[in-house]
Amino acid sequence: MGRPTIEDVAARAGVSRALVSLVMRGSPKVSDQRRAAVLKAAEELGYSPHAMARSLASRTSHVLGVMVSDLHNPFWAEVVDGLDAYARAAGFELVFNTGGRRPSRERQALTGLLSFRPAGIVLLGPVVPSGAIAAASAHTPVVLVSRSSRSPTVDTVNDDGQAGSGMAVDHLVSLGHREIVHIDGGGGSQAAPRRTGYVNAMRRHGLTPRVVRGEYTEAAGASAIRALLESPPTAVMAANDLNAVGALSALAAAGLSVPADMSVVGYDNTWLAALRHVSLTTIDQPRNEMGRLAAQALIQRVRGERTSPARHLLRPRLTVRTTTAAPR
Amino acid sequence: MGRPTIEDVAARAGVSRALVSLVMRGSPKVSDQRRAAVLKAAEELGYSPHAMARSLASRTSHVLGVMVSDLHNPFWAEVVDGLDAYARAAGFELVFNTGGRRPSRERQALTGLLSFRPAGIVLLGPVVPSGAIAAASAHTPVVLVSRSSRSPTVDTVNDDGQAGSGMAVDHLVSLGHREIVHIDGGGGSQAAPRRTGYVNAMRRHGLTPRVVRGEYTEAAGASAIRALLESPPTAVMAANDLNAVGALSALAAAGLSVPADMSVVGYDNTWLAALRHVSLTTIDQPRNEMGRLAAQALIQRVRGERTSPARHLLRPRLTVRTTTAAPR
DNA sequence: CCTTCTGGTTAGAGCGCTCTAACGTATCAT
DNA sequence: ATGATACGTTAGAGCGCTCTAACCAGAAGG
Repeated sequence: MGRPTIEDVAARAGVSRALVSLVMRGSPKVSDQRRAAVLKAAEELGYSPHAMARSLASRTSHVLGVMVSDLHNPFWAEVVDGLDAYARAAGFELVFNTGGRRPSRERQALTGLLSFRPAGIVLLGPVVPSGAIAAASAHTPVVLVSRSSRSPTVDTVNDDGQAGSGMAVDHLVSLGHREIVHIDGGGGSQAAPRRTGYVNAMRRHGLTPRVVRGEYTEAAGASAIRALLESPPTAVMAANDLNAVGALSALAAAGLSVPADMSVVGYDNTWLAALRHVSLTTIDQPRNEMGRLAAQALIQRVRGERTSPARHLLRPRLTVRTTTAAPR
Repeated sequence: MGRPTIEDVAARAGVSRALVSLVMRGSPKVSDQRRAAVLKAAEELGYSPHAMARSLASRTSHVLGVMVSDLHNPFWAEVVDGLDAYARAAGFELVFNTGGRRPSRERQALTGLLSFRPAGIVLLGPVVPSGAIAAASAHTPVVLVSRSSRSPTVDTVNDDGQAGSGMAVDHLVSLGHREIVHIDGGGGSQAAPRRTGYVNAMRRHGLTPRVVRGEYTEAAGASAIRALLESPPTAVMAANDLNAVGALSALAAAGLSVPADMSVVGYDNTWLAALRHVSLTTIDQPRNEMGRLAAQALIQRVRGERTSPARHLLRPRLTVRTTTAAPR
């Protein structure tokens, strides 16, 4: 153990510490001869620079911290793809963390990330209190995905959840449904706008909204359906795809067929919804694009190219598959 | 911006830097009065210790680096749960990274993690060349999950892939199948033992093995099925659940019904397989347990409690659902 | 011949923290 | 009084690196 340091490399190559530092950072002001010697010594010793010491000394960081609220939800994996591609191209590295959708754990995860003094932080669907986010943003640029903020120091990337829910309701109504229940995302990120959008759309159509408390998980979708079985509606609009898939399972278990007995709409359009055996009608969020925009917003802040808050609101799209049809 | 340092806190509390350090580390040898003053000052300034400076000075780290080969595969999320719980309880923090199942990117991810000088590293299903792993293990304890190693400095946690494949084949044969194709995991981690197990089991039953080259993705499963449609077998054993789900989709698209026209077996038993609309017969790996064992092995090494390599080989279990039945 | 550059190189300070060893100051036995 | 014993506290060095400013050829200009 005991990794080689810059000093070891310098000694072996017969040059100064500073010269090794220049070579490692790819400076042009080093003679080819010395550069070769340094690289050779580094190779032989298996040396790679100590990122912490480096950022400590340089007072800068090329690390972006990312907190993923739920590793189990494929939605985030797809957002991360966009994030990763953009950040990598801009010369930043990503470091992840997870809070498991629990405020206390997310708070820990957040301080964990901050303790690395990253150049900036991305929070993917956080449920942590906004006070903690504001505190973090006082010291480091912060971008929120799937969560809104009023703070001028925080950037946000969201889809228009109200509009998305509206699309789902409009679709169901156009098929002839009048009893449409919303299984909501509880305290989850973006659950509120989706709920509001649902309620507004129902009222607009002169229908009575009916919301069942849920969560962004499969289990919550299933138990919501079980609770509804006494007086089943003709359609449900789930909080997200994961939730909808849980609902589908519970419906199948109860012997109800979809869409004949009940129509189901999801939200997110993850690969899960696209599976032929699920084939879920859902609201598409441009996941890759969201990741990309988040990385972009953060890096702009980091570089000081922008100080006003970015508020990306993306337009969702209805994706019709086979879980929706006219009611019997 | 510009976060407060220990010096700022010390000045504000009217004590020395060292005392603040002691308070932050929860040392008992600090008077209650000073402790209160320091905590108050820290609170007011929004101070939290600089993890990098800390580990630089203390020459220790409480960070474990984790490289996840594929964020899209729910299997890893479930392994991470076990990992996270154990590591957290032992006072370690996890930092993630991903290599997207591509050797070059994984290599970058690995050096990225190493540059933080973590106490140890966990590689979840890596496809990076073993030379790179050996090099890393010269400086830092390394644990491999779903990949084997002969290096005495590397610990491993695996399920018995050969046995698992054997169970799948035995199950299909017992149902009366004789033409069983294996869609393999290509160069993916643990693809080789699963393939070997399949081939051996087929031979044992006096049957002819037939392997289609694949990958641990949905897309690969689908395209393998399309390639098989000319002369379809009565059953396929997929590389993993993701792969099997792709196969199911392609079969449905081709108008073949499962299990009537073809039986399908997956591998992993992720929540995906358990979905009622998928209901995949599969080989269960104890995912949580694997994460737990990986964390345990790593932490034992870190603490110097063990220097001999740990080689956990877990017993998989057949989980029968509805995608397998007797052939027509 | 001396000055002025210029490109390559290096010494030394310092980033935010921990750790060692030493330093009071109060407490207790002698 | 005198030392011994503890407890709480702190100065100072140093972790691995970067950065500034200075340095030292050798080439070019007067």
